[in-house]
Amino acid sequence: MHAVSDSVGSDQRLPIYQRLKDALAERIQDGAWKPGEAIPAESELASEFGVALGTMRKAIEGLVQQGLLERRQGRGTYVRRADLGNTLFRFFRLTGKGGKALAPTQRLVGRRTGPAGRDAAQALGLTADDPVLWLDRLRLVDGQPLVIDRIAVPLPRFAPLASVPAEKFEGLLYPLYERELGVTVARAADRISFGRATAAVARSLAIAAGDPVVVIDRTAFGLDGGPLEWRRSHGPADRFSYDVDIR
Amino acid sequence: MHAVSDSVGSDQRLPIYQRLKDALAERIQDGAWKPGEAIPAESELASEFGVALGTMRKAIEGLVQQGLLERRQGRGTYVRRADLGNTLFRFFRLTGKGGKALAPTQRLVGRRTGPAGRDAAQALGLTADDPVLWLDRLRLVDGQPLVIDRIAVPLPRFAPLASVPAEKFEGLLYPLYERELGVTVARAADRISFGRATAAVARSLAIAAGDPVVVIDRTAFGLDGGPLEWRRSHGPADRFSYDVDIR
DNA sequence: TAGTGGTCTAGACCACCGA
DNA sequence: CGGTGGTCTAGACCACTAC
Repeated sequence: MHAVSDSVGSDQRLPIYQRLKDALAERIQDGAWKPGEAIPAESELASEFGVALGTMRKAIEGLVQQGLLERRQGRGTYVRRADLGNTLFRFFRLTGKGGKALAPTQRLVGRRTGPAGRDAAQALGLTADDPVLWLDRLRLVDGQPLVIDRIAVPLPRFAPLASVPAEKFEGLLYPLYERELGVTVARAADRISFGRATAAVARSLAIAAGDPVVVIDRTAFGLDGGPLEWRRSHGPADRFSYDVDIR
Repeated sequence: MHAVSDSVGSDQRLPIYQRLKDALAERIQDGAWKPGEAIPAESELASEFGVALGTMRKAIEGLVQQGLLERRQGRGTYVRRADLGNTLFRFFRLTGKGGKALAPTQRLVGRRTGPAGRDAAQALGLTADDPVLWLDRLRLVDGQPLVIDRIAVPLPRFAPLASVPAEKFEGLLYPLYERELGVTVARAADRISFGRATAAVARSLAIAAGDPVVVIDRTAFGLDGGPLEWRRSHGPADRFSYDVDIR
């Protein structure tokens, strides 16, 4: 049993449940509790930290709210497996003719190392000269190109990806990061704007240069809140659609 | 004192705090508690409903989470004044040259009654022939047209707006609904897509017909969850920018 | 100083789940 | 059946706000 007051890094003036949240979150970030796994029972944690059950519940409740944990009635509390879903379904109209099933696929069409450049550097907290691994990925629906991604990941850390066989990129990318590097994406920030297709983008998407395209800039963050990946995605503007619910 | 079990419309099998939430929400919808006003103290409500303080707190907590209430430490709990903000700032880049202050204004440029038509009817739960009040509103920034809104509100209910002087539309619309009709907008759902400017839209926005535009369809809902207003907004695509945070 | 919401405790019983 | 989270109670003290 180690009382909460033992926690070193925490400000003693903070409420106990806040310090508990920090302590629990730390165990997830450290990998002591892995995504998909169950954490100890509330009662066990409460006595371990020397607090009342209700206080521990409030701490866990907060982490559930933040999306780090997931409760399952009668079974336990689990570390949430980040599932940021598929950008395709999030941002594009994917209604097949007559409600046919759609088959989204993705293919690695380019991979090289180089300097980060201004945008990626700013998002990743690097300087423009720092080396990153650039991935070009094409996403298709029903065999038609729909989105072209240009992805930057910082190089010391993501170096193993440079030698991963291209076929392994045919699934989703974030699970790949987790399998190959043990890196977990917890959050992402997207910025949607609008532009015209450059020659290169037009070639990838099989449209004409200058055609309207939607531009989605995304920065993905890890469990510790630090940036992991930056990407700029282009897709045909006329197939774009996004729903927002306000308050 | 009236016990929770007295509540008629609620399913007795539901947890007490859920039924409390319903009961409190009803008071807001009925106008017994008005936006901006403080509700009775937690302790008072707890004894009124014959439940423990913690249970009442959990109910209130839920309504705060849903955005219906707002707690202010040491002062009280207040009915939240819906502030859906300004679409201009939500969806458009509004950076003045050299960080100059921007002056968004809005002007009513059209008002007539007519049939709802397919889109508005579907959003408002009407049939296409039902009469609605159509409002055309132009929003400008620094004197430049930025967004043109075409707004539909159901006619029996919003009839008084037909005779409100045009100058009164120079402020925000939702507060106007509240002042003139006692109607509160609690929530809105937006759908963003891209298209090309029609001749009419192009004329309003001082751009060329066929130029790329962003199309924002919005349905606004009242405190009871029913649809109140439907609008379709157009703005120049190249000035559009929207940020999304995922998980 | 009085009243509000914010935190915390220590218990109780219930509903759900898997073995 | 035993263990888990879900609900509920009845207190206590603290921190903030207004007067």
